[in-house]
Amino acid sequence: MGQTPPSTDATYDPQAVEAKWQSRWAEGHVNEPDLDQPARPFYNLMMFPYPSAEGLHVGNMFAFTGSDVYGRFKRLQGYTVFEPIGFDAFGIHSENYAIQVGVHPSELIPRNIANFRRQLRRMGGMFDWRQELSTTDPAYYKWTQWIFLQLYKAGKAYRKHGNVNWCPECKTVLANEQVIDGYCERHPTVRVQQRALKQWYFRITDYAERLLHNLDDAEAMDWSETTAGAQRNWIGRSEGAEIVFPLVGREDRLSVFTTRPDTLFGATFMVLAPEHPLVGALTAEAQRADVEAYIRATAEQDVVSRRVGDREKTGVFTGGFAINPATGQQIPVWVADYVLMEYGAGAIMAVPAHDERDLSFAEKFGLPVVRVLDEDERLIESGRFSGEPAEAAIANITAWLEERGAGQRQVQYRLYDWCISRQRYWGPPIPIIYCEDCGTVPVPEEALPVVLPPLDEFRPDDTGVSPLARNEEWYFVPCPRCGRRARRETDVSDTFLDSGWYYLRYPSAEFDERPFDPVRTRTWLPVTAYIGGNEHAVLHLLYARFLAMVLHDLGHITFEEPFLRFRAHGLIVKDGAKMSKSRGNVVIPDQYIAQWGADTFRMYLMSLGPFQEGGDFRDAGISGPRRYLDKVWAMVGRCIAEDAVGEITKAVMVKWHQTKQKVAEDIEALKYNTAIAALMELLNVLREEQCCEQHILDDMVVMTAPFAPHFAEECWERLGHTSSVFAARWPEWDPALVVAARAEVVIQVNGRTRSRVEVERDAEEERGGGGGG
RNA sequence: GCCCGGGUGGCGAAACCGGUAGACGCAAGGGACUUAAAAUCCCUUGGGGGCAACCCCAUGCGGGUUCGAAUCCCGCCCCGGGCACCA
Repeated sequence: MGQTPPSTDATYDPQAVEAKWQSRWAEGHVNEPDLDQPARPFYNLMMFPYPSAEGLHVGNMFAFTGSDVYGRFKRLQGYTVFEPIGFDAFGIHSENYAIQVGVHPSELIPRNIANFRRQLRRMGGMFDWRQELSTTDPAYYKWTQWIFLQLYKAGKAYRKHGNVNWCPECKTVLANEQVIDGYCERHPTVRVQQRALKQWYFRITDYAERLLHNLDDAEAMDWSETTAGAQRNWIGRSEGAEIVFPLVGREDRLSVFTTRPDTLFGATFMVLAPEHPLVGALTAEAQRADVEAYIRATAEQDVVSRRVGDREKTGVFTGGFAINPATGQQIPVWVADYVLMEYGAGAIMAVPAHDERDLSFAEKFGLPVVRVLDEDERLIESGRFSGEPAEAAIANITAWLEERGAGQRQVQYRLYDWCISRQRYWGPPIPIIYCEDCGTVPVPEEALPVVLPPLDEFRPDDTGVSPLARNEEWYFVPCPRCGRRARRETDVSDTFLDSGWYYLRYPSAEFDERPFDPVRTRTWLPVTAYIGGNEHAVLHLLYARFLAMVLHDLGHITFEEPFLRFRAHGLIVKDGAKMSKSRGNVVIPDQYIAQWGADTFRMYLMSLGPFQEGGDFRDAGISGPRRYLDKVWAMVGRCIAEDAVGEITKAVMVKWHQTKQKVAEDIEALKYNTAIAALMELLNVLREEQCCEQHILDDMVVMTAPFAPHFAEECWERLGHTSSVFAARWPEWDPALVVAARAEVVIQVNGRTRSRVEVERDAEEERGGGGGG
């Protein structure tokens, strides 16, 4: 340990204190738990950052501090806390920025990571740096590719055509965020088109029901309701029926999905998605030119605009007819882009009387509208079902269809399969080889990693070829099966695949020969507490759950839900607006840390508002937490310098014990703002009562430690302790003392406060308990 | 349109299993110390009335339940976030 003696200075110098303890923590390895034999393992996880060139911003700092406070608190409760950190450094953000500044990402990223590392150390996080990881490290992405292969072998990865945004000017694929109102961000006059490319997908839809069901399993998942709700929404389960319509003059039939089979008698036309496989066959010669023109026009839109609702309906008649199985009537079959191939059957029965979209379509094209429900939701004009309540009719009509082989109950999900292909450079190459003779061949596991080849010119260009294909030495490879010349897959995988399993890697980061060690994994996982932003409520958190489920089913891990507890932190806003570069209200923590110290800044961020709600950043407030630390510092100074430490009055005693309970409960509930307020209240009582007794100060320092760790270490040492404050235990409180001995009784008349009386609490009565308002 | 949050002093916010509205902090005003300033310490601080004891008003709006509502119920308005032509 260091040689610096404890400071006895009258004034608190955060820069000196923080530098001293940061080096002591590093030298003493105090944040490195025994990963093999932990007494009470507690895996405290925070979402690893994308190392941007701007550095850690206040939003990151808020999130990390909140998680760190919790981890430190758990440590003080006696848990062996593992708090790892790493970098999510692959992906389009890094690549776009590298293109913008003209520096290769392989040069840029290590620089950014070094800066993040510096900032993360400076903020005083309890990170176990031994286990640091970066998704761009071949030793990491080797296993990202391995996971791809496991899914491939299990039949959970497949290749199909999918639409991407295509800029005809750049002649390259654009990410959704590069499409601005249907135009290319680099060519504001060029409309982005959709183009179908063969891409790799993961079958997350196979897991829709389990992903949904586990959300209600409180044993496996204790999650913020906002997050669980967002996932339910995203998975989007709907119950309904598949109904099969015969086609006039054809042998095959047309399937649709509907949630309202009770309105079948009101189905007056059908609509197919432009991509529906039956469109060509159904189209009459007279209509062929119109239909083909319409399909072409649809394809020319970008992927983003196609999905924007509320546009005026467009469509075209195919010339074909279907037969409504309920009425026996012939109804026309149309094509329209408001029906999406990706959902349900890619075709609908249109019931314009009872569906707004169908109605606006029917009105535009003069199609019949037949009401089949009356005011009190009973069926009319529906043959033998007329008079039935709609709810009963859903089941009855479905059963009736089923008897005739014309339909059946069906559950649909809105969830799509996960497209993991990215036609980009800065990511892990998808470990697949295409051979003329053997077809699609996975790279053998022992040949991993497929290292991302160095490419000076890494930006997408107008050749229409993926960047990786330009490196021919890499691109052409002997087929692993037959040895003949074959080609590598040139797409890289989605960043969400990198971040989908990083939590599994941390405890095993030093093992080269396996992705996650079975013993380490059993010891530390699933993650005990995970804190992160709700912007990842659906993508990251859903993908991570899905991958864990697959790995569980394949026997690689013993749990299927990776995060026992998840809490979403709030957002830091400034001047009433979310911080963003474009608004110019981004706050960089460094300047504040330089001026006030990391401890003051941490405490300030945590006092802004409830952690799960966020808060409003205003410079003016920072002096409050600093004054608290200055006063505690001074009080510690008085305690060690003087014999007369004041009397522990009844008021002090009660407040002391109340505070121990309240701060513990508030931190557990992530109500850091009120925990800090309670500490300040205790300080105020001690000052009023002129008390600076050592036991009370010891407790106060321990309770302050999660928020201001360096400060607490220094005070702890000044108070005469020789070990780290984090070797201490959270102070116990006496429940009898938590109930105030004196109480003010409020006299109310008609619910209004009329008078207040102070009464002594009787100890006997106390024991008897009970007592009404 | 649907699903989550949220609306309380000059400001950030507390209180929310119904029972003292505004804890804690910031800012502001007054005072002490100082040649002065900063820092620090003490006092005041939702609005209105009263010499005072006290009284009245006040938690987005309108109703309701209750001895009593910021809190519960019904109907709205506004702000933030997510999803959205999902059949």
